[in-house]
Amino acid sequence: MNSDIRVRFAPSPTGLLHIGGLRTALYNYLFARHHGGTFVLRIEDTDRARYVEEAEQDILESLAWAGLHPDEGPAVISTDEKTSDADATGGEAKNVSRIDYDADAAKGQRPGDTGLGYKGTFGPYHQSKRRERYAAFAQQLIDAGHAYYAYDSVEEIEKMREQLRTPENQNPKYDPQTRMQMRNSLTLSEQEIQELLEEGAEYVVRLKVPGGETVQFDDMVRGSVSFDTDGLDDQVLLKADGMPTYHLATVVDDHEMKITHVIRGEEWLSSAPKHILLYRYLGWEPPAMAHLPLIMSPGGGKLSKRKAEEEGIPVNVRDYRIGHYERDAVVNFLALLGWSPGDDRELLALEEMAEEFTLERVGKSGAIFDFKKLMWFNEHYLRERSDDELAEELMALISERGLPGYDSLESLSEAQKALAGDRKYLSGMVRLLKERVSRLPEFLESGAFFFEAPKEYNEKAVKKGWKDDTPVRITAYRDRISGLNDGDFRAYGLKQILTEIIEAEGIGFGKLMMPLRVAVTGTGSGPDLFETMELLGRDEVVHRLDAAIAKLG
RNA sequence: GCCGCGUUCGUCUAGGGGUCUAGGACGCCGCCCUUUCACGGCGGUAGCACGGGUUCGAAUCCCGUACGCGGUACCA
Repeated sequence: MNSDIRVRFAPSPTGLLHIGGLRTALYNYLFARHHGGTFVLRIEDTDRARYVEEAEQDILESLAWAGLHPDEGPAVISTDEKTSDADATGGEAKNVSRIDYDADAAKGQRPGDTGLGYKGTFGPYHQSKRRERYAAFAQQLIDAGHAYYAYDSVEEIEKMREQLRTPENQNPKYDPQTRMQMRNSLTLSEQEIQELLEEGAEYVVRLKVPGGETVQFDDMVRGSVSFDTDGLDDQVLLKADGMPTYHLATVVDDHEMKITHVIRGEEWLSSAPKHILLYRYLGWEPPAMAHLPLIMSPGGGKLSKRKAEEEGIPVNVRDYRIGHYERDAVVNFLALLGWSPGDDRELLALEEMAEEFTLERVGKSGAIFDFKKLMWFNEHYLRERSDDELAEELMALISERGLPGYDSLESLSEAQKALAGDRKYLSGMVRLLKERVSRLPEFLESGAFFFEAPKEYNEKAVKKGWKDDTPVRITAYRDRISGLNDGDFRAYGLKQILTEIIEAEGIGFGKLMMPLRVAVTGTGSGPDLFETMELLGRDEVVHRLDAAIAKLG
């Protein structure tokens, strides 16, 4: 299946990729895949002041992590093993033949480019590299009388706003009503303009919005939407620094890149009519538009960095990467935040989602980010993975960060290093802990006792289970198991021995079980104790029992 | 303030005039399983914002109100 459908994800490199941005990217990706179209990545770096050096790299890495590989756009710089096999859509092969290196990018002129290539033939995919185009179209608009030069300083504009501000009009606009009082090419004489130019005065180019018109368009999510042009302002098209604003740049690029469907967040709905006007004045056919509902914070309002942090919700995709969240879980969860396949299915692979995805099934109202549900997805996908695979990832995690309480691999003891490098041991640990952790790093926290004898014992568990006669019984158990051969130190046998002791003593199972658990793991809860002891091994278990008796008396 | 968009269980949603005494999932509660904690299984709790219409019949269509959200920059 193939089609001319082209969509784009066009983030601004003003910060780390936001989780909401990832959802927008995801919906674009799914739409493209569903229709056999093309998914374009474009970097909207027209704001010099807010440019963040590391942002673009983060965007590329985050998309790669999520498995949303653009068909066109700046090339991904580094992909680790996990992300390189992440593309299950088969889009990769198609792209290779299309790689078309952008000359400018190869020179590495801008920070953030680092000499990267681009793939795709509609580049460059950085707006900062397309300045001449915007200027040319701005000029075209001026020539046609749909735009004009404005020389007002920000102070002058602010002054106008203050003077005109009333309770009914709290935010006066630069618009058909006010523009004739301002300093622009509509109000100044030829000579005055000439003088300003000679002085080298700064200017912007503004869109001349018509008065008394209604701009109507059909949004693929919302249906018919209409705005009165009287509510629009004379949007700045070209800024004083020569850079275009979002509005001009996005319209020009979407047209030049042959974007057929603009799928973006609802925060853009209000500016859509300006874009429609621009398409009209430029003589272009506007693309279909779809404005997605916003992702909301549990406390209300758009999920912002601040709000999210207050709620304990990671907001940057990088946080999810670093936190070793399951990417399938994050993607699945995000997909369902505003979209549903129409039936009761909740667990969907990327390919399934692509198959089912349509904009008709996207909801209209904002969706609150439910972190608990995300964790449910995370647990699900975590448990779907094999013990060996998870063990492998844990091994990498440990060599990268050490263990909880230790800040690096170097700070670990030789014994710990040996365990951390033992695939079989790690895999066994994963098997025992898999059902009780939510995220990969938690294996190391919940399973701390697999790397180290307990330094302290959980107070509540001790109080509850460690009685005066406990040491005697633990000792009895210890003596029985210490005599076992390595090959006999197995869960089944260990349980047998315990059963024999409690029967001989005429006590309940838990009477010995609880203190034993405390002695071995330091806690009152956890995975099957006998399996745990088997994995730890005879010497270690005996050692721990001795230590517990010594410490707890 | 103005403009725009929205409103089904606490949350994500199914539902597009009768099949809805509104279905699923997360959460929460209970029971079962069980050496603990979990996993799992079973069951339960809980919702069509409100008011008018239209219609034989409305969660579904229309209008209004309320509430929420977005926009209102030489930011995207």
